[in-house]
Amino acid sequence: MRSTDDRSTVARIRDAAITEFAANGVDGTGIRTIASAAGVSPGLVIHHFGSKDELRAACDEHVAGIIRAIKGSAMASGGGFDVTAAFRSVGEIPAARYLARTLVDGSPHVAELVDEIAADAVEYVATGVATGMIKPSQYERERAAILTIWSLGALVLHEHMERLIGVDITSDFSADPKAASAYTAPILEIYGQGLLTERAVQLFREAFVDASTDEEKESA
Amino acid sequence: MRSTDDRSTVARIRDAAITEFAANGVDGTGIRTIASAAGVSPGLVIHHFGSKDELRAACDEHVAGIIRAIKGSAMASGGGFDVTAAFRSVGEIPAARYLARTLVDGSPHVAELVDEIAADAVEYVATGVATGMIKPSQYERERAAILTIWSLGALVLHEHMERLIGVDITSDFSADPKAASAYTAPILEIYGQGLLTERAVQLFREAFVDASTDEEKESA
DNA sequence: CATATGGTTGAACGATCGTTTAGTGTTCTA
DNA sequence: TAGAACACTAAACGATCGTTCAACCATATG
Repeated sequence: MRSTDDRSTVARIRDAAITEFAANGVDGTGIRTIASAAGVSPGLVIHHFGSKDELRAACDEHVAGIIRAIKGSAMASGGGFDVTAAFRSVGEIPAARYLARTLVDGSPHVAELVDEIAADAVEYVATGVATGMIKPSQYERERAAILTIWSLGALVLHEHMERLIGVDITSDFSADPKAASAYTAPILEIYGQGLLTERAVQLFREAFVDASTDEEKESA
Repeated sequence: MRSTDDRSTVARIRDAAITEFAANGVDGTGIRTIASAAGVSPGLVIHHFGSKDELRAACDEHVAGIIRAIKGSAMASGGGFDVTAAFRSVGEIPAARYLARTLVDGSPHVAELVDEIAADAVEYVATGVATGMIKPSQYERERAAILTIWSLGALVLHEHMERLIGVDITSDFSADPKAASAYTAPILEIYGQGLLTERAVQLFREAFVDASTDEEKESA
């Protein structure tokens, strides 16, 4: 029937669902839309997956599997805690866009996945500290979590980011590496030299940190 | 009729819509849900706002108005480019949660608002550089945009952030300031001392920035 | 050849959605 | 005080949603 598509029908439906869910959200996408995108009837979608919820769960698990497969190699490739870099390096753009959408809807699968990514970030940062690439922190776990959130947050807000600086981090950077530096260069600058002057740090520390935690004054 | 609610019916419907949209998303919230939350009939919602789209637009403009009203005072209060701090300082939690949800759905109003916030961040950072609080950058506009995205991204992913480090940035920090430092302290650390060592910066710069932009080698 | 099995379809069902309509009070106004 | 204007409700409409069902066709098995 279908000419140049060696994927199984189930896989074709699942991939179509991932793309449509990513583009219009889970609630904004009907079974009929997914079915026609996959070139099948709406009934067949239910027949293979049972229900829309189970289809969504299957999508969750599939992109989770992709991410887990990527994560290991991403560590080596230098991407580090930047999940988006991992996506681009493997070319799994639909999975990235799907994750960007579903991160806000709050499915248990995605929460679990975020926890894994954050745990990996802790590990990655720790080896970075050990090899002298990353400065040590008083709050290793929290810092890794925040770096993870920043990375994922940029992924979620990729449309705004593209509008602001012209870089879509869900696209392949190798297509236009010069434009991509508008994203990577300032981040490298912040992570390198920091953002605040010493005077500002002292002022902020007095205002926020010391005001709430007293016992950490001496340990600094 | 309604005992202790001096708000007008229109305002009550609008506020109920903001809360419900924030909790379950625009697509996930029906007119009937909003109506019963506001204590009115579904027909009245349409009668006052014309359609669900126009109701959503009214919610957009209302929270946009709140944010614009906050922004000025936020600059002075030290929050700076961290929009979430501005929300907390004024106690507009529903507006914060609404923004967190709608940032991903991509309405024109929200995009416009993000552009304004980013423009304000450029301005704020510029005065910070002028007063010696913030280090200057080669990429002022892009850096301000990224700081804005990080801040908004953390807002969008506040549920994950809470699960990871136990701080809900859409809640009032003054309720538990000690817990809040799990969020503010590591950020202050990153913004103060940076994240990467000089060796790592050089390695990354060679790999990413210089590989794409050649003419900026000498200007550094 | 007969028959079972599984992929697949098209039509339909009930629920829910946004919206419309007719109608009921209530309030302001001439 | 008559009447227009307004806030508001209950009911229903058409569309769309997720889902079900009966039937079809292919292939494999006896």
